[in-house]
Amino acid sequence: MANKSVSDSVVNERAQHFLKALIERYIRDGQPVGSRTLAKDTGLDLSPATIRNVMADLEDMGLVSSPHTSAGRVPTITGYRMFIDSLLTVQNLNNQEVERIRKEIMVGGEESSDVLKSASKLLSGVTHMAGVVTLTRKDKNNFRQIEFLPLSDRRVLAILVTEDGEVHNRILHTHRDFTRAELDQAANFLNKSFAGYEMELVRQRVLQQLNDARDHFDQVMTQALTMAGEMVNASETKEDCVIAGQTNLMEFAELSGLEQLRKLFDAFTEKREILHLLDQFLDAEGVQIFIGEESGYQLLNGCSVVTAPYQVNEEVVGVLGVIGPTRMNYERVIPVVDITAKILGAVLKKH
Amino acid sequence: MANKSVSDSVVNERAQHFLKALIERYIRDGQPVGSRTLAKDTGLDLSPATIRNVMADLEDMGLVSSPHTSAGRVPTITGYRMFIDSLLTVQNLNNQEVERIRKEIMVGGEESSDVLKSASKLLSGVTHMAGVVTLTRKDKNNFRQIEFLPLSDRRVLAILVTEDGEVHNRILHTHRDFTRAELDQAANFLNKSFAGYEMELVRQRVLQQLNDARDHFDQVMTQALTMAGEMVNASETKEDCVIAGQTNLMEFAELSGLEQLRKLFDAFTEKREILHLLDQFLDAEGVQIFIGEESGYQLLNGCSVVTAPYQVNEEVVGVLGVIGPTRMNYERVIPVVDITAKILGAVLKKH
DNA sequence: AATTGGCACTCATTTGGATAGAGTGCTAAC
DNA sequence: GTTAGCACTCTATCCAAATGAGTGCCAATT
Repeated sequence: MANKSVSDSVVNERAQHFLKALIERYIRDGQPVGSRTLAKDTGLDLSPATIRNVMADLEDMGLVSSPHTSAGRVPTITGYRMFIDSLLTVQNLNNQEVERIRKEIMVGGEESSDVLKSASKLLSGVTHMAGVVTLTRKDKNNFRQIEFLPLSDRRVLAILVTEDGEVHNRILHTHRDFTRAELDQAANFLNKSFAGYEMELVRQRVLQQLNDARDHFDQVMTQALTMAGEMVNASETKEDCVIAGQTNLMEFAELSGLEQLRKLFDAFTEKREILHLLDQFLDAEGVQIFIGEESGYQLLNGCSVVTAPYQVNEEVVGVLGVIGPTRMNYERVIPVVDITAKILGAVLKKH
Repeated sequence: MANKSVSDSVVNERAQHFLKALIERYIRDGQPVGSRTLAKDTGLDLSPATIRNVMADLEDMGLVSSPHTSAGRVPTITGYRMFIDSLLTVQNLNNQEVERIRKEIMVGGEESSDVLKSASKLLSGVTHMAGVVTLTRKDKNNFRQIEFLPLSDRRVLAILVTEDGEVHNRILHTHRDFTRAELDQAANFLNKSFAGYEMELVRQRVLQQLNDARDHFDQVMTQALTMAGEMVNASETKEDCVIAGQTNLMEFAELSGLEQLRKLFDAFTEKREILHLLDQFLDAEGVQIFIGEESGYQLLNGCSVVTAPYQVNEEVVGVLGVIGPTRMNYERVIPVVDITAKILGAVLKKH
């Protein structure tokens, strides 16, 4: 028994080597790989027959499977998982490549939204897959200023500016017309009271003041508070997500046919599903990889997602990554995602 | 000779009938239609042989062609053109459908950008193709108000509001820091001077004042004018275009294979090409149809574009339409595009 | 005990030919 | 002018055989 366990682990070590070779090969060619090819591929000088034995073991362990009797083997999900978790050899990018990424990310100005777009395009360009960058509305966002502009017909345009320079605007419907002066007064009041405060705090205060002391203020102030409340709430909901290069996925029509691809595309335009998915990786540290089937979203079957959160001033503000076929070149994609996250963080910090 | 010409035109009348039947059939099934099917399809009681003769004539005229000897006939581009120009019988939508469109377009609020999005989604939904709506920045847009907010580090956030409630914001880099008071002063000046003026006029005036009397104003004013100039220019460039339902095109994989489709998708995300194309139809009146191959853009091969400009207060402000395979159901698509344009115009006017 | 060569077997893919079917063009008859 | 009939041309389909990649297992080898 002890003996068997020892021999097992020995076998496993070599078996893992084969598993690695097999997956690397499969990633390159996309076709089931047989014992003969594998024999040539790996450095060890073994005959196909030996390999077949090992492969049978691997199949028993559920790491590979064969589509049919006389095809080679194909990695299973668990096979991929093991490959990714323990036997991946990531090649680090050389300085030249890092520099190129840095440059690419800077083109198109340093507006934060532009940078995100560049990053997304970059990811899709370099990896030939779909690049995604999300920016979580950081809750530590501070209130800077609010302005109201009267429109016709009892509508007021409210403009809310936060400390990071984001501008939100929204048309509010009021129950009576306000003059410019009234609105200015209201805005002044709000600006004096709340400038510099954290957004969440502002909301709480506004609600509190509304409830506590509805009578202490005149009608204009009440209205102003109501509007401010609406604004603050609304500005919370918006979430940003930039995606580039979906069409790259077309090359991999393997993704179980057109219908599957179509659904994925629809998800891309809807974005929300993707966002929800990526949110899970916000807390994680470093590059995370996950394989479509593991997610429950069966629309990602055949896909993998490689993500990394990026941070500005020690704080995670978003996550970025690529979505592509499970059969993707992880050894290359991983460092790219990793570096891009770091560079993106650095660029945003400078700003 | 005269005889022949008369007989020609007689033949042509009937031939056109056949052409129409053929194209309608081809649009339904997507397959070359032969003489037998056509014989049954058309009301006239003629034998396939007769039809074959007519078809031969049509082929001579370049209106149809056969993919190979023993396939039926398929309409050519010129065939489509004739069909569209002269022998189309558009079915008008019944009131119920019109009402549904009106409702659909109103969901999601009456913000103009929301309405455009709804319209685009609607078009794609009803026609099962890609819906496009563009909004040309109307030059008659009037200046309402400008505000400047100081950011850190010699940057100023400028907010420009136009009479129609559009808000543009932009970060400007200045050569020194300005205080809040200075900026307010500048904004006040600009607002007093230009409120209500047409945008183009504002730009001219700004430039003029800058040149004419650089010395009459203090430095703040000069700076303000410069910034205003930048803003006005910038706000011109932005153009809006909403597209929905590209994935519907996937059903028509006929579009000469995947590569073609992929290019089309890329064009959709780039949007600019599409915009440029649609701009051509701004001046036209009513529903315009044009067939991919006619455009010069060979990326639209196999596609047709059905567009209609829509107008608010007698003035054309944008164009909308659908893009789909040349083999589309024009008799249904045309009235949908037509009505949608009218409704969209009406909805925007109300607002 | 691990490795290997050999062999039978399986199964997907390819190949080639035969066939059916759809459709045309032409000609002669109506 | 219209039609029926016929020969002809393609394409698509089907089937059977050949191909070939690959496995699994067993017996021989190291």
